[in-house]
Amino acid sequence: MVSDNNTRERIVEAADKLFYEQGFEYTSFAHIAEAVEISRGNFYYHFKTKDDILSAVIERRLSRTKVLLERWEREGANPQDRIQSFINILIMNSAKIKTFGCPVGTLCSELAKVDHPAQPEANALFTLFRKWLRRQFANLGLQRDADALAMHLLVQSQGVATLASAFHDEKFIKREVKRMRDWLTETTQKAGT
Amino acid sequence: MVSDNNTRERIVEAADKLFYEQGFEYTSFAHIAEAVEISRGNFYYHFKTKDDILSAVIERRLSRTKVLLERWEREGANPQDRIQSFINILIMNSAKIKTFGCPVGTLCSELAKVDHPAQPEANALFTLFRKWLRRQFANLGLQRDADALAMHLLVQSQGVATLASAFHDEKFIKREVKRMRDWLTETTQKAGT
DNA sequence: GTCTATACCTGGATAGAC
DNA sequence: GTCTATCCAGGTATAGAC
Repeated sequence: MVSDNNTRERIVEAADKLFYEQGFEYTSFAHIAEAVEISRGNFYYHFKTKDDILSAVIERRLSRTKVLLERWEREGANPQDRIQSFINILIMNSAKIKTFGCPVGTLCSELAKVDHPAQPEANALFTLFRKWLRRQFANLGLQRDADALAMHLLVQSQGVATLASAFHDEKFIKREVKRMRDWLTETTQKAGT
Repeated sequence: MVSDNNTRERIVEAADKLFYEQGFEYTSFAHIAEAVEISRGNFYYHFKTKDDILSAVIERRLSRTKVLLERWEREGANPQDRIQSFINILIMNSAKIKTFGCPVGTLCSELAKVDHPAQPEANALFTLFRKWLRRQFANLGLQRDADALAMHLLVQSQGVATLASAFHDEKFIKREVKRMRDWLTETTQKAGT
């Protein structure tokens, strides 16, 4: 059949979803094979090891994140607006977050525990958001604290995701997001002087 | 031999450590057996299944946490002081946190993903802190927001732990803890009026 | 490129000697 | 109580037919 590496993409897509929803360790080839509806053997034509799939999954997430950040950059009227877009993902994805947590945070946590070689690749996901947020805060006139502010927002979103998934509580996300928005408005006003 | 269920305790202790440092899924009986220096077979005299060990580990953590909270209650001069004790664990345990994350948060995350039956038991750890913090805020005269403030502190600590372990950055913990302390002072002052 | 068959290992768990 | 021996399911990975 004319494969045009479509299967490869389908494998990565399914693995992405399963690694998020079940964790990397827990997810087996059998799980992925079933989702893609291919045999376990076929797998190894596309990937040599499970770690190779992980790398491909992270690659995929990185490139998709870049696209997302570029969209926010284009569509936001100003830095404050753009930072709002970031905060909003907690609401947009609240259903999945309350069940599985944050895809970035939970992956990095899992990899940190087993000291997995793919840690730097996964952390690059955080760095993507960090740098993007930092630039937004800098454009707001807050150059000096830009990085600390960016990290602070990441802290909030990670904490919210962790607790929301522990308690399986979506309303809690809403409440904490409101607090984050207030914090942003406050921070922006200080910058306006 | 006069076993006086010492071995059982040693198993739970070793499992506690390994579940924290490697994750529950990843940790095998072989790992624990090696740490305790007993044979794999002996295990099943003390525990029927791996999930039973998990339950015992959570029990252990719950009772130790209670002791800790009681100590903070006794030793703190006032509610603000006691809440400070909570914030301080991030500093006290920063070395472990930067490597393995928060023992409570990472366990709950892992169990949430696989929808493990022990989730409620593990979440009770969060609830222990939540209720204790809530009482402190209430005693500060902030009855109305006490729960939200307690959750907000949990959010901070979870976020800090997640990012610290992703970036393996201890200094970052120090910076965010300072921010938390400032927040607490600010919040306390508002209550003082 | 995809399949089936299979090798090999490690996981959790059991039986029974001591 | 602790051990050794062993079972069986499931994991990753390979070989080779189609």
